[in-house]
This record gives sequence, structure tokens and C-alpha cells, in this order.
Amino acid sequence: MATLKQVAAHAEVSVQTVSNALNAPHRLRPDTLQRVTRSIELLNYRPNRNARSLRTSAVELIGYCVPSWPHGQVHLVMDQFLHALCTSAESSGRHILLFTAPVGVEGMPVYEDLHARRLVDGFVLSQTETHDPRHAWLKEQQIPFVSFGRVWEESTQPGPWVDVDGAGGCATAVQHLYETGRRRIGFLSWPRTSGLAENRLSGWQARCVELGLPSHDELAVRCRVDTIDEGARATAELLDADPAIDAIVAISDILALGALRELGRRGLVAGVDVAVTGFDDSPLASVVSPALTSIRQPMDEIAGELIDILTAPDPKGPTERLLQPELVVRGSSAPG
Amino acid sequence: MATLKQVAAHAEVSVQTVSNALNAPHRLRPDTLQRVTRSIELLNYRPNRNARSLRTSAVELIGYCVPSWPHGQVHLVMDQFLHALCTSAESSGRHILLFTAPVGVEGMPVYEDLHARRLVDGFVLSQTETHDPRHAWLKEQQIPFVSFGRVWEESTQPGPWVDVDGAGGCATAVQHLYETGRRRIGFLSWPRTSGLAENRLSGWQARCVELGLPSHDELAVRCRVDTIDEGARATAELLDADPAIDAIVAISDILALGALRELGRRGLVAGVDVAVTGFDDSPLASVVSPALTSIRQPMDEIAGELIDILTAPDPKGPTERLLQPELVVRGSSAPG
DNA sequence: CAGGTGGATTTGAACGTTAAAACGGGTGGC
DNA sequence: GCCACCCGTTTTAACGTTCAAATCCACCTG
Repeated sequence: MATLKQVAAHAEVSVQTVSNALNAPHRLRPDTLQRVTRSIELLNYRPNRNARSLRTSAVELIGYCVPSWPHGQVHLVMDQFLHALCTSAESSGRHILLFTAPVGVEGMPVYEDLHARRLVDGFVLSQTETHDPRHAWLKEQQIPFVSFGRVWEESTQPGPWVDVDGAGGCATAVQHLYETGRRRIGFLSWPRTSGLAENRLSGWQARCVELGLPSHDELAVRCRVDTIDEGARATAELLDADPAIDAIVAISDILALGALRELGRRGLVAGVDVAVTGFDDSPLASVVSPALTSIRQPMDEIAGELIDILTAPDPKGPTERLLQPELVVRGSSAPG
Repeated sequence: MATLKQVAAHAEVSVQTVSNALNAPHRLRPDTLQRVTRSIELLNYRPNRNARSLRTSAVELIGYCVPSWPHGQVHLVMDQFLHALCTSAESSGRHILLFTAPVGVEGMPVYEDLHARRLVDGFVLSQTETHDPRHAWLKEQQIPFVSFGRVWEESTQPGPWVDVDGAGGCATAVQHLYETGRRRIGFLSWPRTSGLAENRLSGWQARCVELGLPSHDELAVRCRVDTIDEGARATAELLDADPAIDAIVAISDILALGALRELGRRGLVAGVDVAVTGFDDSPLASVVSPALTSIRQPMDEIAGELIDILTAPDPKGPTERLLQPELVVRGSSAPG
């Protein structure tokens, strides 16, 4: 494996000149640059990342904790997110390093260790929980990070974040349902302890109020876990309490799938009798029948912003970005 | 951030002694070891991985190419796999580095580059395709790797691999269905070009033959893609051709989900009228209703073997391991 | 007591790179 | 003709670690 020294010998220049050819080519005279470049190609030279990192003390690696899920829960868009994150990182010459850690503050020693041993420059957090303790901890330790998702604290959130406007997304869904003739729209949510869920619910409620549609408490059912069964159960509860419901906005694709199942069980046609929308536009949304209308999070954009913020030389620009999701309309809300 | 030198000064020993305290503690006199250890803890010293890697030329990082999926297809167990892989890697002091690359031989320069720049020691391949060209290429370049999944070539497979006995798994499913009274078992497969699919199908066929059950061509339907819709369509085809079918072995959970849907549409009760089994025991399997009997791949074991083989000092042990999957019986094949 | 033995520790060098300073030759100003 | 300056290049010195060889020292042996 060729080293700088060998390239330098071959091109008959000093080692530093070869280094400059790669890192600051404008400093070389054009003919020297060309000679060095030729030698580099001839010897198939690749800079040794470890040596470089040792010298510059920057590893160009970003840590990401691979989430472990409670039994029975799926993260249907994790592969999309990871792919987008990788791609973004690569476009700035960086890579993603995976690791596992206990959830919450228990896992922080792992983060600290990875940073202290210089395995990573910083972290991308996701699966941000309400009152997630990681953010404050990392900020305290001055370890660079950026979060996908807000902490939902009353006070200011520690550290930079990127998030999707869940409230706006749900409002858009309500608007779409209204425009296609729906007038009694239920909402399938998660427990009240989830800031994410409360935010999305608030979007549903606000738009219902704006449009003069009912949005009382009985129209919003909370599911204990994010499973198809719970979605079906909650849908049953919703329909039992109010048979006039003609649309359901679900906070996740999984719950929406449960809604579809329950509708089918009752002999109701999804998209005709009752419209249904999900959230995340997971791959499943487009392969069930009727295909599921869903709110798509712009993964590429999210990943791009995350990497941008994390790798910005100094946090001069805005470090809080709220992105707009996109409603993908399919058969479950617009038959024909 | 403390360095070896600072610890050495604090403990009043040489730098090398501190290094030995960490890498070869048996070489130190107990009292010295204790003194050094105390200093290490006091200064909260963590070895700099880059310096270590530079010296030893081993980065303890394993590359994994994050797969990008054709539209509409999900990898429901990817997060399980990644989590298991991370955990295994970590238990040997290593980590997983993610990257993206074009599929097939087009992506090989990316692999080579990562290795040449010493970002990774080697690779774990997955999503192995029939006649996957990556294996031979990496072997040729003498880049360490191990594959999850076989290449399904006629000749010997280049390089070490770990795989799950899909044929055995399907045979077990057939056996289970037979023992619960089923006598006419269909099979939902993928295109004939998939070695993986042919292998699983062969297991179904072989066991059917052994048990004296029918296994003619009409009982095995090939789906073009791995979607719920295709699974439903194929199930319809199966039932139309042979209404006496009382069980369906599907090559994936997604296809099995399609089968469940089609059965429901026809007013048949899954698990009673027709038993259904899937493959992968994805999180969805346990949250649909009836819950899906499925063939579970032992992810932790797979990941363990992969890392074992890849990090073995020299390939003296066996480098081809076929693991047995486990049938997880649920309501879709055993009501009550 | 000289000479050997072996365990514990130190010394010196190297891994491959880059930052910073030094160098040398030309240019232009005064 | 002297100095200041700039440009392209080289020299020097690190970054933090580990390997290999050297040294030290206490103990044993004949």
C-alpha cells in the first residue's frame, strides 16, 4: 500500500508537496501538481485515514445509536432514514458509525466513551423521547450532536435539532379530507405522554376547529402501543362511540393498517365509507389495498439538514429546522 | 483530554508501562499495575483509537453497505439484523461503519476505497444475490469479508459465509402443518432466478414428498415482487386452481400477509379453513390477527458467527456455517 | 562472590500524516 | 542596489500509540 513518502519519491518532490497536492492543490505550480497527480494515480495512492485523523484530530465519523424496539413494534422507515443519513454523510466525506447503548441517561457513558476515544466526532440522535435526557447531557459535556426530533420540553431545547412539522402534516390531512367531502374526522393517537403525539393531535384539532368540524375528546382515541391490533381496537372504539365518523387520521401507518382491518371486518369499504390516512409513508402504505394515504417525512432533506448542522464549522446559521411533510394521496382517502 | 504521556507522568512510570497496563497487564508488578490503574481512572484516560490504529494498522471497524430497496419493498428485519450485528461487533471491541454503494460489481470501487484508506478492516455482506459478483471480487483483492447468504453458484462459493437453512425451515413448516392435520399445502415463492427462493421451495417439496403430500408445480406460485398485493394475487391464483388447499407456506411474511388478506376477502378464516406460515418472524407477524406462524432466523447467532469468522485471526476453523431457523407457531396455523 | 537468569521497566524508533516555520529565488519599489 | 514581499517548495516537529530492543535490578547458583 503506497504512502505519501513513496509518492513523493516517485514524483521527486517532498512529502509535504504531495500532501498539499491533495489538500491545497492551489498552492502548487500547475506542472508540479500534474506530475504529483500522475504519481498518485500511478501508485494508486490512498491517504491513510488514521494517520490523517491522528494529526488533525478529526475522524469524520458520526455516531448513530441503532435503536432497539420494544417487542412487536416496527420502525418501518428506519432503512430509509439510515440510507439517507449515509448518503448525506458521504457527500461531505464522512461516514456513519453504528453503536448500541442503553436508552436514556444510562447510555450516556457509551456516548462519552466513543467520543473520548476519538471513534466519532459527534452524534446524530433519533428516537428522541419526551424529556430526552441525552441532549442536555451531551451539551453539558460539549460533545457535538444534532437531534432528529424535538425534546418537547417547556423550556428551550438544548442543542440543535431538525424535525418535521407533525401538526402541519396532520392539518394538511384534515384539509384534504375536508375537501373530499369528509365532515366527521377521528384521530388515532399515542399516549398523552408523547410530545410527538400531542403535537400531531394539535394539528388535527386546530384544523378541525378552523373548518368548523367537530374535534371533541371522544374523536381522539389513544392507543397504548403502535401495533396493528391496537389500531384496530381503537378504530372499533371510535366507530362504536360515533357511527357517523367518515374519516380517520392515524398517527402512524401501523395504526392506520389496524383501522383498515377493522373497517374491513365491519364490512365498511376504506376510502369509500370511511377515509383513512397514516403517517410516515412507509413501504407498506403503497402495497396494501386500498393503498394508504400517508404523510411522508422528507428523509433526504432531514438527513441533509442533520449532517449540515452537525458538520457546520461554527453554529452561525440557524440550528433549529422544522421541515414540512408531504401528503401522499392514495386510495384509502380518494377512491377511483 | 488525557494522553498516555500524562498518565505516565502522574503515575511516575514510563509511557510504555501505561500502555502495557492496558494491553498486557500481566507484565506489570501488581503494585505498579494498581498505581497506573489509579492514575488512569483519576485522569479519566481513554486511549486514542486513531493513534492505536495507525501503529497497529487495524481499525476495528467493519463495513456494512446499507441496502437500498426497490420501491414498495420492505426489509422488516433489517433493524433486528443491524442491532444484532452491532452487538456482536461491540462484544469484540469493534464497530460497524455504514456506507452506500451501487449494487453489483459497479460498487466495488467503493469497497476497495474504504479498505485502502483504512476506514475498515473488512466487510460484512448481506442481501447476497444469486451469482453475486462481490464475493469473488473481494477475494481476488484479498479484502477480508464474510457473507450473510450464499451465492448459489454451481461451483464452490468464494469466501466464508453464514446462512440459514431455508429448505430445512420450510420442511419444518410443512411437517408442522402435516401434524396439525393439513394435507394439501401450497407454496408462495419468488421468481425462479432467486437461489434463495429455489432453496426454500426445495425444502417444501422434499418434505411433501416424504409425507406423501402433493407437491406438483401448480401448488407452487411465484410472485414477481415481495409485496402484500402480490401475495394476495398469488393466493387467489392458488385457491382458484385448487379450492381444496388447506395450508399455504409463504416464502416471506409479506407474502403471507397477502395470503391472509385474500383469505379474509373470500370469507375464509386463516388458521381454521386455511393455515398460513410466513418467513422471518418480522415484528408484523405477531401483531396481525390472526398472528402469523413464521420461520425465525436466529439473528443473534447469525451476527455472532459473522463477526467470529471475520475477526478470527486465521481461517483455521470452518468458514461456512449453516444455521437452523426456528418455527414460531401462532394463530394462523394453530387456532385456539 | 562472580556470573548467570529472568522478570519488570525504560528507551528509541516507527506508524503516515499535516501544521507551521523556514527557505530560496524572483519581482517590484524606492 | 538594497530591502520587502510573494510564491512554491522543503524542513522540522509534532499527533498518541505500540513494537522491539535495551537496561535495570533482584535473586539464585556453584
